[in-house]
Amino acid sequence: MESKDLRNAGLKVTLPRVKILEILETSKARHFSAEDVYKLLLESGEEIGLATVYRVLTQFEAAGLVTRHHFDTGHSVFEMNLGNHHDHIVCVKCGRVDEFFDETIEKLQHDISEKAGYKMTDHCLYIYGVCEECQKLE
Amino acid sequence: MESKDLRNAGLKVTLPRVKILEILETSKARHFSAEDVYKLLLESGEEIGLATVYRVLTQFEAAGLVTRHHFDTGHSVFEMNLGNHHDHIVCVKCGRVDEFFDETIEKLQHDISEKAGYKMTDHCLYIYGVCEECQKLE
DNA sequence: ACTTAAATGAAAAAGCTTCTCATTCTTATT
DNA sequence: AATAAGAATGAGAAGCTTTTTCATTTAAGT
Repeated sequence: MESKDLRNAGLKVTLPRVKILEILETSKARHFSAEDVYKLLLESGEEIGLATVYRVLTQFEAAGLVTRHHFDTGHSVFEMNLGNHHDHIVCVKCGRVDEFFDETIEKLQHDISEKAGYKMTDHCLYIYGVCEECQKLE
Repeated sequence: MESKDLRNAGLKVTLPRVKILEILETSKARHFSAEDVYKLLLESGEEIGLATVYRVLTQFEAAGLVTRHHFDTGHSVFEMNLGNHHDHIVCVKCGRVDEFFDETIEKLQHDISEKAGYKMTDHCLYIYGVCEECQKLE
């Protein structure tokens, strides 16, 4: 029922938007560059322009459907909002992204906030490194 | 004694590198885009090409003299490394920034990287919240 | 000073992303 | 269903930041 999501977001139900939402929801990957989405669309037989992909992803971000990440890879990466919090570990060589969740770190952040007099609302943690594959290539 | 720093980094002591290091060390600001550095150089009467600024900043990063941040502004921001690693806690109301360092979080990040097969090179942690002052105003 | 390898500047090129504008499509209304 | 009005799209141009190229200049050791 993607069209519902689109309507709720105040967006007209157009083929590009439906298809892009479909890609984001059904692909195994979780993180997509605009280029990734564009290529997946081509693979599935949809001739949707790259400019439209950028436009739609930006609209989805504004509508809260996706989150845009600024990893150290030089380009934006988009991720569907599924509600389950997690942090990211990013390969600085190939751009691969893995997710992790650490209870202790989460708790420590609250402790730190409290000690600093802050009421914590959010956080953002990226670990950067070289992934297994890229280490082999060195 | 900037020339010492450059030599230690394995870099020839050239006028552009000395001047750029000077800018980074003596300006009040803490974060600089390449363009910022370029303009400050012009203001101080140095005609140094933008390409050189980029090259030098990249070399400084490789040498560990500066850190490159990727904010959501669309361009890189550079910051002098003052040796003391710390993370940031940012007030979402007034923009106040405090620094903190937590040994346990640092260690956990290494553990997580290892478990994920990554060789960790860096990390980036921001906590967002409402600071003491701003809580009073609510 | 001299030599050699490295650094620089200017301009071109390279990525990623946004903008322009003519055409097409969605949606609300007959 | 047909229509009208406005929004969305596609293709290419343009915009920005950053990197590369290459001829020229400069630093550092002999």
